[in-house]
Amino acid sequence: MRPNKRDELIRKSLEIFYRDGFHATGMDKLVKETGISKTSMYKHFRTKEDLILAVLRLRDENFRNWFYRRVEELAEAPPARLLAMFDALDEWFRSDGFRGCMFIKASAEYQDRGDPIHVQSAEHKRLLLDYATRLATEAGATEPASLARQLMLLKEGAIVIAAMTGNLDAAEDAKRAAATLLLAQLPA
Amino acid sequence: MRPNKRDELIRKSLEIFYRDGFHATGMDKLVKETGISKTSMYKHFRTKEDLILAVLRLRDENFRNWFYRRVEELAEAPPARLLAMFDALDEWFRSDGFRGCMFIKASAEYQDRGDPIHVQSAEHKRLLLDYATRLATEAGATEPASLARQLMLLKEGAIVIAAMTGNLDAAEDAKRAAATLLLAQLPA
DNA sequence: GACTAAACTGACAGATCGGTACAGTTTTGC
DNA sequence: GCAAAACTGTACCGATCTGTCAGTTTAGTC
Repeated sequence: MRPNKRDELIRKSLEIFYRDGFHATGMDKLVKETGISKTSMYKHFRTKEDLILAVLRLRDENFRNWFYRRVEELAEAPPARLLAMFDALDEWFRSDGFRGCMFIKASAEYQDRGDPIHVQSAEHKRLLLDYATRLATEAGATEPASLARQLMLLKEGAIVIAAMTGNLDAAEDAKRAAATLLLAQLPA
Repeated sequence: MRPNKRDELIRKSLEIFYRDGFHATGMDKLVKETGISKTSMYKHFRTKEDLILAVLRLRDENFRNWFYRRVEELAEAPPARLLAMFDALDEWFRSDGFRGCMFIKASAEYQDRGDPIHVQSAEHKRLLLDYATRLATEAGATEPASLARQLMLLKEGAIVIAAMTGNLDAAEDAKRAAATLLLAQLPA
């Protein structure tokens, strides 16, 4: 089983699911738009759900890799990196094809907290919270976990507002709020 | 055309759409669960979309009425009311059947910003931002619009995190962050 | 009790849903 | 050059999708 076609299917499906949603994307549409036959799809994935889970795994990997790298390029010291998260967010909002957070959308369509798709989406958020907590610890926050959770609230809020209202300056607002929080919760 | 049945249809449909999602709820399920015939439904609403729009109108009315009332019960002075928003949020998260924000979910399923469902969902967020801006102005904030936007980011973030991860303490985190912002951005 | 209008039932379109079966073609490794 | 693996297109399954239609029951009013 050569991984080429399989990876290509996941990559292309990601774009389509991200653009059109999960329930709104049928397997026949995937056949048409990816050019991959339905037989092949069902040889690689037993169900549509399995395909979606693979898509979410790729998305998680791509997004976190990009985000971590970008944050570390934009700033050196941990406190500055906490702020740089919102600069990276800003770049994402203004990039072509921005359509909000795929995991928020996935968990909105598969609401049951026992649903594998929901579980995996929540896991993505947990990993990003862990990252922020690590940064907050390195930055010397008195309560790093609490600070990280607060910053993540700003991040999620900015994503939702940017996607819903089209206000791409949401990251800027979030950054200003984050700066205020850092000023109050980091030792001078 | 007695409005009873129509209102009953909207009310019951709201619960089902909120619980199961929009695409995942077919008209046949609505027939089964509401006990109202399909013919009657299509006499009141030309399409499923029209029904969804009516549901969202009711949800907007109910939610904003409840939220405003609760905030005003919980605190008297405008600065305290800005904080009380997060106490109301906390009550909502812990209430039975909490399933996140219906408008975030609606805009996640109907992503095109031209889609009437998306437009109406965004309008709900705009109205709540207006309310927060009014409170921030009354509280004497130097930049009421900016402060209100920041507080709304915390609110949306808390809703998303509570719904996705089941962490119901999200409102508490948001309140702590909000308190920090108020301390910095309101005149002593 | 007759008349009217609303709300009902149930069957039925036509399309699409996720998923399968089958027969034939291309690609791959050796 | 040959066999195995991976692919393709097409036709199909039963279920479900939104929406329609003819015919019947229900309810209120004179």
